[in-house]
Amino acid sequence: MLGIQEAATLLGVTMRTLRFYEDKGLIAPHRSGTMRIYSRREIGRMQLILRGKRLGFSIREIKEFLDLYDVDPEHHEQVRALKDKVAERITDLRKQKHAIEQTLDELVSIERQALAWLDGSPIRPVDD
DNA sequence: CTTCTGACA
DNA sequence: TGTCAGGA
Repeated sequence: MLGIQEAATLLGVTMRTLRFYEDKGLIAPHRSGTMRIYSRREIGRMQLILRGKRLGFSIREIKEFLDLYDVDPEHHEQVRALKDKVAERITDLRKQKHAIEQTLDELVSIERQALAWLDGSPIRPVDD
């Protein structure tokens, strides 16, 4: 059982972050009076939350997944839901990747034109 | 001195 | 999320 400061340090986040996720309903630490107590469960859930965040999932998506973790002890729906979300995420990232590559090609093209112009022009636009 | 809630940036 | 206020 850890206090908020200890839990935050262990997880590599701030106390604010822990309170924030609690506010969003992703974790529900026990209370010792008004003080929050973080048990193994909250720590574990937080690690899953942080990983989900790293992978680009929204707090809502992470919450939905976590909620299933409680309702279905054997984790059947979870795996299926997770599979769909992951596939969705992969599709989304590939789409973004494509967009980035397109933008990159365009920028490189402009760069080439600019360099060509500088090489072929007797007088350059700026004097550096 | 640490934590809590709520508000604002 | 950071930070500050005002209490406990």
